[in-house]
Amino acid sequence: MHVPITATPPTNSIQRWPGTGLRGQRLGPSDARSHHRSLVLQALYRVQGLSRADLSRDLGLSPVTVSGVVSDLVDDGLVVELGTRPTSRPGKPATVLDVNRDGHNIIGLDLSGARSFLGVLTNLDGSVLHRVEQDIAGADGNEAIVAAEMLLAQLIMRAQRPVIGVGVGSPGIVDDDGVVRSAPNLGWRDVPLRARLADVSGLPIAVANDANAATVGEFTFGAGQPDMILVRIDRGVGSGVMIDGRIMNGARHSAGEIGHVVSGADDGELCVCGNRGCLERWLAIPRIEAHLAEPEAQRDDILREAGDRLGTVLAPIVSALNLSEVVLAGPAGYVSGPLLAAARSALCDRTLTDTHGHMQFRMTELGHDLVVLGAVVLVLRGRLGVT
Amino acid sequence: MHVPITATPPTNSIQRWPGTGLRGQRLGPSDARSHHRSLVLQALYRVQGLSRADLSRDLGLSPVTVSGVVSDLVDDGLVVELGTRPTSRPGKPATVLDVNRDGHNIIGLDLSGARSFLGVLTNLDGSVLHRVEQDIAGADGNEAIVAAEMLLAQLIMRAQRPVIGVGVGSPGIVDDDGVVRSAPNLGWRDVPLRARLADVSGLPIAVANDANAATVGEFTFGAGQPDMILVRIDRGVGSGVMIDGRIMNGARHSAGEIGHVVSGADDGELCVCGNRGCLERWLAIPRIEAHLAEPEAQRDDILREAGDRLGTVLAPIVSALNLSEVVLAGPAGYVSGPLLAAARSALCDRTLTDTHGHMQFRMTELGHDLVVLGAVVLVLRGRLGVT
DNA sequence: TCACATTAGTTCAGCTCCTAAACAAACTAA
DNA sequence: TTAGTTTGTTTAGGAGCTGAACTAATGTGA
Repeated sequence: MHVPITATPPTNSIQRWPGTGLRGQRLGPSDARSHHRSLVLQALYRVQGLSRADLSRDLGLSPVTVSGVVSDLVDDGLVVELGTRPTSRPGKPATVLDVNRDGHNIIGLDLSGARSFLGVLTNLDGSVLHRVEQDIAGADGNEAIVAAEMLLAQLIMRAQRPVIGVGVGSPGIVDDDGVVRSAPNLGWRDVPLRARLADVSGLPIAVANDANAATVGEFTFGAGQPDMILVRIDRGVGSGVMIDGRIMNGARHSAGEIGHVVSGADDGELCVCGNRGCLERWLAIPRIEAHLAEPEAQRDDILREAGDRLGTVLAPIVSALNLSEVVLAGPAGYVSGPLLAAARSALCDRTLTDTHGHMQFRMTELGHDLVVLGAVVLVLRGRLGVT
Repeated sequence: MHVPITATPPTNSIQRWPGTGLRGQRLGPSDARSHHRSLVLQALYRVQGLSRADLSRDLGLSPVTVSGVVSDLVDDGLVVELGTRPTSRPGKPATVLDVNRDGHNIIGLDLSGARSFLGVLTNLDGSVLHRVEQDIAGADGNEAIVAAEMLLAQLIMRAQRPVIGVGVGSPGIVDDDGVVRSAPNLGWRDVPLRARLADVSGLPIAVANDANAATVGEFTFGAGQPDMILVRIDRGVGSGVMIDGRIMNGARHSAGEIGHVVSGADDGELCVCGNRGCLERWLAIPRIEAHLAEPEAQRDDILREAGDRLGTVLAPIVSALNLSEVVLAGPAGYVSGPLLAAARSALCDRTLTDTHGHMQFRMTELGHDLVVLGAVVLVLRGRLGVT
């Protein structure tokens, strides 16, 4: 099941510096090779109809290097030749290459659902071949872990091709070792999710926070730009911050946690966190629904108020990082109308034109599959270096 | 004057992808070498009294690689042997190495002063050997460029050792090519500062925004942590955002520009940018002084109000990026007392304990030399890979 | 005192991967 | 048919890494 794929980004052993926090990262000849593998795969993945000569020109690699790398990739079953390209110009016709999109499978899991876990089996393209939704009503703690393991087992059985890895979007705070440090909704503390899933499957596992997974998903399969923030509005409010194509994790793995930032000066409702006026008190879907259920509730006013609070919180972030895009994800019925418009408006009112002039502010188009597709992208990134 | 130093971080030719924004970055054997040079220099720079064997163990490089790299560095005059280390254990005593701190000079320029440019000549340690302050009262446009060129010329003449590079902290927006896109205070638009200074000096030039230079300065010569924001409070308000030791530049080179984020809900004073309630209207030193000059002004209230506004703007940024440190730089008389306390307090009130619990919030200890020392660090980073 | 263990650092053979240049293959156009 | 163009491979040479053997310098203990 587990094929040897060495095209990981150049990450060798990482040593800690005694006392200081310095890291040393060795770089050998084989790191160059795997880096070049990633470049080639990335290029073939994003642009159709490239030949070895195209790759050589566009990547700046020598023809012989490209030939060698492509040869390795073909041997590994990751790249296929599609035949010669018809041409009107003189010269030998080029052999068109492509990622062998159906030659391997990827599994993605979304553990962020309130009532169920979602899992998909895809090809390298992210095309969904099979989908499983597993009810987890009320399950938490170890039950929830077992549910995830069973979901994974079901998907592995459906795989017709070698599975190159499993990506997981989990709620809560996830560290670099794939340990879920804290996920209150599932009753998880320090759950070694990567290790557990690796043990039962023998496959490479990549775990990330659900909002971060959604962000890489939007970047790769949506229209996402490399400097963006994606805000998930759901039971809670979370976000993923991407800068120059890289997800920010933060000093303590809590980057993106903006749900409990206090928005505005008026005190507002008391939040479970103990503060008053947290963003979630206006923006989380259960809160919006509660407000809308009040007698004489003005739907648009409530949604606008929520959007305004969001825009107010986003303004400093977008300014400080000079982001080029804000993407919202959540139930379109609530999020995409007055809420989004008010958020955009508040953000623009509170920042320089220079900051928001070239900025996009939009909904995701990936819908419910955003996180699970993001989980698939985690595998593409980690195993193939493709983003 | 210009010595060949090849220990730049692995950055070869960078190709653009046609259409898409993908980059390809070739990696050759010599990139590995220069990467290892940087690792070794970095280690020797930060930790005193290391031997080749220590480097090999701590960096995970083989002894022969370390010996080769060190040999190159000694040949280049960047590293010296200090003699054998007295030891009580058996075995051949180790030869202690050190960066040849007095063997080369670095020049740093700070062009952010309201009335003068500041320049320093330092050794590799950042110890200031010579300092020049040049009055620029009223100069702008080309005059200001010429003033910077003359300042540089004076410092070059004072150098007793080869100058490995010149770092510049400039106000305004600086792009990756060292072009100052826009610096209103100096009347600059699209000034190719790196090219101009390189032409007159023949030296490698590194240009960065002043707040960004200050941030790397704080990181290397202050107690700065790798995930921090540094806020400069001066004529205006600017900041530098560092994540995992890297400065964020933003999609359009404007990261850190938080001076014109609107803080709070009450409209506040009209700002030059056209909005009401910009952070600068409370926090910039001229505004603070104007408020303090009002009859019956309550000094502490005014400073607290300013700090409160700052904390309000910082809260979303610190949460979204999970930063571990906020550093303020500016006139201590105004910034270090109630203002800082109020900012810290507002930030903590508006974020989760999880976010601010492990966070530092403090003044810089580098005083007026912060930017100019940061400019020196730009050279250490760019030329030696030392951070 | 002298063999022995220990630690530091170098030399040497072999490997991977890169580059540059020559070469082979396949096509168009005159 | 021949020249020119473009694609892709082969070959020779070089840089840099690794592992093993080796030299060097010191303390330990019989």
